[in-house]
Amino acid sequence: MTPDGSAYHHGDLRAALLAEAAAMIDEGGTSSVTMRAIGRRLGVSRSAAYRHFADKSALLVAVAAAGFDRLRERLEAVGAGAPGADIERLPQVGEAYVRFALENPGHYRLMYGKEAISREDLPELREVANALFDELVHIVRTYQRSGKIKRQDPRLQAYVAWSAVHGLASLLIEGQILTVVDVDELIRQTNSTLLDGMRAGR
Amino acid sequence: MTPDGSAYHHGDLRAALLAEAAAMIDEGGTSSVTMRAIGRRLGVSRSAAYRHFADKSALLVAVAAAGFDRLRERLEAVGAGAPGADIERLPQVGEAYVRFALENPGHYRLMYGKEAISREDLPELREVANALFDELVHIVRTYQRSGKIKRQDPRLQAYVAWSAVHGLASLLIEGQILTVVDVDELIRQTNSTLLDGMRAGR
DNA sequence: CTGATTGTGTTGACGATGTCAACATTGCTG
DNA sequence: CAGCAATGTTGACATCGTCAACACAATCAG
Repeated sequence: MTPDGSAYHHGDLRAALLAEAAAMIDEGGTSSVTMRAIGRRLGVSRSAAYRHFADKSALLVAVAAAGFDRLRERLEAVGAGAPGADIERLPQVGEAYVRFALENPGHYRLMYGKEAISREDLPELREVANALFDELVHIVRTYQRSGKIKRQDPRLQAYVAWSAVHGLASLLIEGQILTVVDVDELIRQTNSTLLDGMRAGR
Repeated sequence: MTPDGSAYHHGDLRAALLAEAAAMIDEGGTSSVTMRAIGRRLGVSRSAAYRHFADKSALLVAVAAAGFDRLRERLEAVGAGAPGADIERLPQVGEAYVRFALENPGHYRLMYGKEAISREDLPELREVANALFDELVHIVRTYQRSGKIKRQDPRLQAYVAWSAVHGLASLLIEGQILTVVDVDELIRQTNSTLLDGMRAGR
């Protein structure tokens, strides 16, 4: 890439590849993502992508990693806040998590599906995934200090919370939740049940 | 298949295909599941499977459907019980759910991953998946009547509970949970937090 | 400015895959 | 025993991921 951001032949093919791959998953499912099809849609040849990514797995890992980064930033913005963070913000963190998944199903599926990702590429993903988890732990710790939720192993509690929001996001994305009409209410209900369960005393 | 259960040439190839496909997912991931590889491992030719399944997607759908059935039966056995079911059994239902996923990661991944499943085959899956969900709703209703958990829309509550256990199962299967050592404690913690959140009053 | 070098994209080719059509074989049924 | 349907095999084709060889473009050394 040139210093000013433009590219040699194409206009920043690397970024275009990342965007196109995510878009194609959203549209036609994972199986529709093909090196050749991506090239076709971007007007480049079938193997142009190999100048930017070692192989298909590397491309998908990059998409997934970008997803982890974006999600983490989003949760940071919603959840970190001031030291004496208001307990009311915890459900908002949960909501932000689920909404990210609903808005970026392609990214999200890759992040946790790992279908077409080779074993060798997993360590690279683990790093950004761990950064996201650390952010969750940080948020949990903050709310523990405010005294509004039980003081247990923060990592354990973070996993519990993560399970709840990830499960809901996953079920929604995969089309498993059909009989209930109001998704907003379901998100609210999940997060308030989770928060009740995490509350101190009772 | 002959009336007595044996098959013409092979010994019940259909069942063998189902078992082999699930086993291969457990071993080498989804991408290792190949029509030709299944045939190789079973000692039949590459397209023998097409006498029993329309295509690869149909085979995988059958594997997933069998998974939904087995999981539903297991939850029924644990959770249905007597009319005045003990509230203590709810966490056991949750644990049974997660354990099924851990013991049958291949099945579970297919059930909710839907990676290689074509759009046309989804309605068939939806039926068995709905049967599983109905069982969850039934269990929730039973415990609502016992007065130990809030009386809300049972479907909404069932979705919340489903999200929690599915999320935990999914994170565990996909290798996202690494820093915590004791999986048993995590399962217990998740289910007790969930139950606390579902409890009436507080 | 010119030539070399490196970055970027294309084409040809190979093995592997899903799948269909044509063929072969097996077991049942009249 | 003859015929038929169920089951399995082989040949073939388009598509896929990927690599090597080639072509062009942008930058840099002189």
